[in-house]
Amino acid sequence: MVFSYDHNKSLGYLTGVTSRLLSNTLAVRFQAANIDMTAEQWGAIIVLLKGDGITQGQLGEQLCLEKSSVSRLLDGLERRDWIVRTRDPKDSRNKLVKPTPKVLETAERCATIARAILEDAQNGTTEKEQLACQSFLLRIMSNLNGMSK
Amino acid sequence: MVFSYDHNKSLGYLTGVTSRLLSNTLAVRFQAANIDMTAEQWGAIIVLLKGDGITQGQLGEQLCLEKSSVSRLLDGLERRDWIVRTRDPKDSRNKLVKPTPKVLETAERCATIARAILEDAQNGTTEKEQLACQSFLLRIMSNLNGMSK
DNA sequence: CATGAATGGTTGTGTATACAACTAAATATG
DNA sequence: CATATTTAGTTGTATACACAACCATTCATG
Repeated sequence: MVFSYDHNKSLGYLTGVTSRLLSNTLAVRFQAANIDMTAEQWGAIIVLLKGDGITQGQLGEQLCLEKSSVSRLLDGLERRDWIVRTRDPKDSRNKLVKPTPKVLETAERCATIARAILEDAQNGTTEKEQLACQSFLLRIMSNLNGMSK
Repeated sequence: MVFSYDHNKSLGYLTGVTSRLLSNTLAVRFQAANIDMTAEQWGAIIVLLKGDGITQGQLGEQLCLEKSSVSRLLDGLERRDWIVRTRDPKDSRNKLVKPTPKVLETAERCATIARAILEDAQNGTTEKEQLACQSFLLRIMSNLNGMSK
């Protein structure tokens, strides 16, 4: 063996799997509730719901996503009529993104589903542990920030 | 506001971003070292390197991946000549996956790069915090396991 | 004010992933 | 033993994401 490494305890593995499990679970529950929205789309909607009419760039900033990823995430949301994009009259390079009325009717149900999943996911953990993990991951994120370019 | 939710502290957001940052950083460093391998491919190689000749199903088990995802991950590794797939003579439904000699020449460098990134990522955190996060995420994973189907 | 640089989005291309439908091979059962 | 069921992988299709190349608009500067 050229190296020893327990992939099961690696941070990349743990965060990747946890993230996927959360996304998949949310997607399944949304589907079951007849809500045609993915977990990632819901993540964007959360940001859009506070701050009415932000640019795609600002959204990407909030979500830590490249502009091309934002563009395509919004394509999906637009196609499903969850958001509208309008040219910013003050700077027509910008597009202002707003949730549609349809979102306002659905967001409460989405939030309830998401909260329930988090509840289940964190079952048996203490708030202290949750906060510790939070700040640990934030530290990692800040340490890695910019290192991939 | 129909609900209150701080997406920046949400577990889904934190794990997703951390996971992506780690993958992207590793990919960039591999490229810089002229190693034509992605972070996810490296994750598979780690598993393959211990346990010579496992099936795709076993690999998927280890990586928490669907069989279709394993299939395509291996397509990429095969195309780059990092692995070979052979029919299992004992049960020809199985394919046995093995790293190529090329991997043996490269794995040590990959591991060094990966360790360096983890080092940087965890800068300023204690081992206690690292272990706490580990077991927290493992708990989440076990709680969510199976919930998406 | 005209041209060059910076900014905001989109599109091309490639990888990662899931689910469903399919194929081939092994196993179980009447 | 023949057929039905289960199991292992592959392929179709869709979303998520990154990077690079591109287009349009705005801004800066001579």
